[in-house]
Amino acid sequence: MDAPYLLTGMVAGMSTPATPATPAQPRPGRPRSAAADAAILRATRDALVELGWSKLTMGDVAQRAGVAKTTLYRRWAHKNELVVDAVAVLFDELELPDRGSLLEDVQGVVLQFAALLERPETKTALMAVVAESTRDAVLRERIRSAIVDRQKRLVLLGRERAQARGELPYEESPAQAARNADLIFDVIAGAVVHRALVSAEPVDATWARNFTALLVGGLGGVPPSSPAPPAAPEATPPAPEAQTW
Amino acid sequence: MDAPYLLTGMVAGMSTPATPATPAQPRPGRPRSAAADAAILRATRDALVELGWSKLTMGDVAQRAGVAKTTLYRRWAHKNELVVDAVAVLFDELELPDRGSLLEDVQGVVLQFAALLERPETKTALMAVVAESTRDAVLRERIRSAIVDRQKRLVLLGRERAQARGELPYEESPAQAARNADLIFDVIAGAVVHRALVSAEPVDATWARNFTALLVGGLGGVPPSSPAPPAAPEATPPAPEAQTW
DNA sequence: AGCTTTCGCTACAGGCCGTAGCGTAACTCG
DNA sequence: CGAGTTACGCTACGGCCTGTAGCGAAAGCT
Repeated sequence: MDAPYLLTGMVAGMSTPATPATPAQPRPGRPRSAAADAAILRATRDALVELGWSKLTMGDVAQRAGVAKTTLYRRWAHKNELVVDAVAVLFDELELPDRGSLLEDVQGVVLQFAALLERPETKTALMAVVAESTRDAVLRERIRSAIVDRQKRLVLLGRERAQARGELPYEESPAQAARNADLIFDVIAGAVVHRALVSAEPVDATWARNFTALLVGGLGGVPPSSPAPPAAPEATPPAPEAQTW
Repeated sequence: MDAPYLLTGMVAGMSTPATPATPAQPRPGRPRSAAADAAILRATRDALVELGWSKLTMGDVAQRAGVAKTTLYRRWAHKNELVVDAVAVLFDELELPDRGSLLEDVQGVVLQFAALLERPETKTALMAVVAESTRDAVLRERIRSAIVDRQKRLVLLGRERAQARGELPYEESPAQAARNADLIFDVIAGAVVHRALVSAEPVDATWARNFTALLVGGLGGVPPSSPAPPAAPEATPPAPEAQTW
């Protein structure tokens, strides 16, 4: 008699306890403590920083949050779901300021995403929950809605801007547009994740510039830019040669 | 008095027990059973298929391999190192047949890598060990030498071929070449991994075609190819329009 | 033979998971 | 205000997994 509500509570507004999706239809009984939610999620992030994914335990999180272990289990059935929600809010920080050109917008989003991946919480948690999700459809959907979609909106926004600027052609059909956006998203996010976590090398401004040049210009048009002067926070040169776009 | 040898045995030829790096310098005492090595690695893969990463236990693997648990711990100190070695051999299957053009070579490697990622062993194990490696430098190096380098050689080979064909320019310096290869590797592998595991959508021939077109032609030159007739195993059209390369 | 190392087996301490049961606290409705 | 309902903290527990220790036996070497 507990499961259905448990599910509702988790899927709906758990990721942002302050603003639940349903404006709290008054149910009988003592309401759940929103303060406990916040404390638990914060404690989870702290534990991730200190211990990493594999050594994080539910009992430890409960203790950090000043909450009974049973309270924790009333909200999250498993460690991986808890971690997804704890990390998801960090992805709200992602923004896409209009820097004037497609090239610079892509660079901006790459560096922002890289900065997010540099944080120890996300670094240790993201791949771990993705690995779990390969065997757990519910978790997979949770990741999609809580994390992936928050990133993807940046791609959609960037494409719209570029199309408005005339840098990219408009797609013929909405399905076509969705397919393209998905592809670009996988390429950008995948490259950054792979560089940062698998190759385990820094995603710095130089790499972001090279990657962006490759993405926009393609394999043939990539100008092997010189190592780039480290001191030069000016806007990057607006693309060396003439491109098709 | 056990650790140094343990380390040597693990780092050196553990991934390919049949052909150890050092041709078995005869040490006193009973030699380690190569059959046990093979049985353990095979049992690990089987357990990954059936249980996945998180539910795989050392005791279970030992039982499947018909080996005492202590024997297992004599070779591998931790579960993640065992899994890296067990999965690494699968990456030896990767090849790069010369299909005549850069475009088709890239498509080939994408589909091959995707097929590897579709296997339940790799799907559940790869991201898990990468996640662990963010907090374990030894494991990170093990992944690099056992898995990443085996993939990267395909990129190096593909670039050489394309340069010989005149499809790609030669780099000015070896450092430049290495940087470019690393970048391309992260883009290809990252995109495939992200599509398959994070977006959790199929990496089929259509996606491979679209991705390759994007990689080679760049964002501006991507021709939004029609959904592609499912029945048509012929060679893909040799690039729709003229490109800079 | 003697030496050395591995192997299989059993046993064990320690830790974590996830649940049950209890009394208490908080909130709603009549 | 009292009854009903739900959340909370606490304790305790069974079960599983980890990683190690100690033994006798096996398998190589000189």
